[in-house]
Amino acid sequence: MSELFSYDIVAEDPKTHARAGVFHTAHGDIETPVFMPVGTKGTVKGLLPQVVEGLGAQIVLANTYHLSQRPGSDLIEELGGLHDFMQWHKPILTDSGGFQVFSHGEFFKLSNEGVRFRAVDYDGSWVSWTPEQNMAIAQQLGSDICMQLDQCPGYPATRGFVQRAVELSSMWAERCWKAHTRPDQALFGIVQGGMHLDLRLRSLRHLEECGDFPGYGIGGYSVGEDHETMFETLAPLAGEHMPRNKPHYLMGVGNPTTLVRGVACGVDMFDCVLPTRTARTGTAFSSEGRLNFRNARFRRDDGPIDAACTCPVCTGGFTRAYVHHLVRQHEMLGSELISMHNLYYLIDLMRRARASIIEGTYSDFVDDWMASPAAIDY
RNA sequence: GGGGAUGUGGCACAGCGGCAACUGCGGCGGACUGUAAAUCCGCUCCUUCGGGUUCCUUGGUUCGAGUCCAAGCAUCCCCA
Repeated sequence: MSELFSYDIVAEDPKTHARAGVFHTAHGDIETPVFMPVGTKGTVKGLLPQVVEGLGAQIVLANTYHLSQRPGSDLIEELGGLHDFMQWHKPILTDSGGFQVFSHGEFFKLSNEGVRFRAVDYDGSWVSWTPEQNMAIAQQLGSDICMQLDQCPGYPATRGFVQRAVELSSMWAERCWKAHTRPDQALFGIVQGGMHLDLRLRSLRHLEECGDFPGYGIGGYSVGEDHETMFETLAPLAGEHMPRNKPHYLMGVGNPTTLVRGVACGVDMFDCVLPTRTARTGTAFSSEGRLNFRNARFRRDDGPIDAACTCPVCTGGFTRAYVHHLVRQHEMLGSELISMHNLYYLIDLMRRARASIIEGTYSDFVDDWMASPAAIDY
């Protein structure tokens, strides 16, 4: 029942592909569907770990690439691993850094061995990675879930380019699978294939052939395509073709409406920088849609960020006028309060989705959501 | 009373003969999706979009003046 890295399906919605489950890791169980806050450099920006936990976060992300640059995986290993280093004792998922490499445009070179790229966000020096080296770093960090090294094509991209990315990612998946030995860490494969269902299925097939991955990432979405384009292939992929007994992790997504719809497609895990990044620039999710707290209309607004929200900020007496003031004055607390609110918003959304799936009423949940003002902006 | 300095768009500060006028702040709005992001991008004199009216004021020099000259007004500093 609670074997490490097993995924137990608790309930399935009768009318959609939504599932509620539990994924077991060395640092505790993860109840799905779940939203995972992003803490790239070993911190969810601006928030203490206990605050993140208090918001209901079950797992956070960190990034292999960034942490290998600074402060270095050797150092983190020496200091007892990433959990101790960042004082987060629940599960951690590390992304490989493949996304970073390929989102840096012209600053990378592929070879049979691996990838060579410039650490443009640090000192600009060239870094070489093989899938084996990438796994070695992830294992030093000691995350509970690590992602294979993959190639994430952008959008638009030619079919040929996407196909080559699938082939390379498949090859790397196999090498990652063979190189990965840490027993208390789960390695997830990543399905690529852009907006082509046949390539997606081919990618999935390759992964299933090369190893028994305990979970699957779905990469290469939310890279510039519109939402409907994504759902055209995501829905059949996650809903019908991906193995039922493994978690389906839609990487880098996203906004509240996409989460609600993604769950209906059979997605179990999400991560996104959107709640924390937009928070730092003054934008809050709300039941009224997105709110930009730099706007003058909040100057005298003595209500909470979202009257329908039960987060510590909205129930803590902090007014829109105060948040507006903090944001305008570039006070750190403004970023922090909205980050808390936004993270809670998505975490709680998934918690409510889960309850609804267990009740067997998720299709109503989706309908209600889509009819609400909260769905408008996305 | 004597000497020196300065007056530019909401504020601060550029500009040294071709200017609707640099830059910063402020103001208004937008973006943000496996974080190169407490960041980035617009707009910010009036306009019937042709143009119009500007750089303390008034004269003057010049094809042309925010920029040069004169006077006035105002402000600041130093010495009495």
